[in-house]
Amino acid sequence: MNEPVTSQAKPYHHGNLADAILARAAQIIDQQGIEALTLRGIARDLGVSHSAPNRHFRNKAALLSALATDGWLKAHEATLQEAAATGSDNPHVVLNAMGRGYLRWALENRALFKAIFHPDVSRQASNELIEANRQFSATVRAAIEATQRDGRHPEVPLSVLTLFTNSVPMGAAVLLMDNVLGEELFGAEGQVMDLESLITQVIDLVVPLR
Amino acid sequence: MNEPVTSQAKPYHHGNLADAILARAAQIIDQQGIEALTLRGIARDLGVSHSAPNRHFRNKAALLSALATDGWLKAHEATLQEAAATGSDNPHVVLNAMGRGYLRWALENRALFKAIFHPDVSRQASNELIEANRQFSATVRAAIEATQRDGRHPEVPLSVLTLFTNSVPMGAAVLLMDNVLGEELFGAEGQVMDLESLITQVIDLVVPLR
DNA sequence: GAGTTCATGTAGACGTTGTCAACATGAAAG
DNA sequence: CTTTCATGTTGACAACGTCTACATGAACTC
Repeated sequence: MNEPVTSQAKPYHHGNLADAILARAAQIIDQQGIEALTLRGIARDLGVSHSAPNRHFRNKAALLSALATDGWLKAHEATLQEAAATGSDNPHVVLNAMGRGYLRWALENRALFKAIFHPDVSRQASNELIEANRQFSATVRAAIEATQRDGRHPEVPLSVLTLFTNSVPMGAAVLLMDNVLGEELFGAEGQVMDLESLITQVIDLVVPLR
Repeated sequence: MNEPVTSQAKPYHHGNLADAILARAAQIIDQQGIEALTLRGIARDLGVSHSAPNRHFRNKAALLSALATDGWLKAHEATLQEAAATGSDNPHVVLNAMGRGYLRWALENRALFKAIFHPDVSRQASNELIEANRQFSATVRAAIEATQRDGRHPEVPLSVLTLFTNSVPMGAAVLLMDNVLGEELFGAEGQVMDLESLITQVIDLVVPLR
């Protein structure tokens, strides 16, 4: 319209709108909370029309689902990487590292973590999401199984041990993220505890190294 | 209007609309998920005008906040009651029972539990909500402290032990509720495990009785 | 008992959102 | 060069949360 032709008019096509939407969505969740996430808001922020996002995501739940799928993949990566970094094949050392990797990842990637456990997501999960979740769970389960063969709670059914082992990093992430425990947690001893130290110690309680 | 005068016309005032709204809200969360909760929908279901709920709750977040507050109170009750039922003053027995009471309560009161951890709630918490949460946390913390004095992980900072102990029932509730672990959990041994037994065993791992 | 008060409910409006259908654009394929 | 088709736009619609002005009637006052 009244744009100077000489200046670079923004192109009709965005280039990589889908990824830009995902990135902006994660940013909004981090900064303003997941409840502040709107498709139209994202579109505004990216300078596209209000219904452009619909070309890339069937609906809002599909966007969250894509974030969650990405989240499971990244969590899987972070978990495996931390395990590999130990250079050990001791099942207890490996699983311990995985727990740390997962918990640290969750605290450093709040948006994706929140997407994973958002009610809209679990209700109608896409096949990709289910598959990503399944792969993560399978990896963790195998590692848990190995610790049990290595002498960890041999008397307990594997399903119970799995639930227990998953609950700690997952629950700790939620409790820390939402600050549910409040002052009950930090400053209890009169001083703020180092986060990395907190992670290490809480994981050591689930998967002791000896 | 065209209502027969003889039949009992519904009264202008509802009687106890606030409680009815809370009850219907919990029902909707249980049956259709928290994302299906709308103020107008509740009003329709209760046969009142679309903005009647606003007389009782400043906004939608306030309704969720009221549910969450109720949730903390009920969770506190359930926890204390299970502890009292043991008739024991052994700190380990007491805390173990509290964990069971909390986890069972969460699984039996999904709506309130989900309200507690809903993002809209934690973001702008009312004073009552914070107080209810604080009281629950204080009770649990005291019980945890007692177990530590009784010899449970004496080398670990209390804040770490608190995080660990809270994480398990809380995380287990989320994982079981959303079925995140999928078939990884149930049917692993080729048979579905009794839920009550699962609860007992997973809590025994956090707070062993000896 | 008549009049007043005020919590409670209603009616209507407004801006925002998610989603759909019809149309526009331009990069890539032929 | 023409056609195709993924990608983006425009306009519309219903539903939602929330606000304001108004209606009702239970409870209190005199």
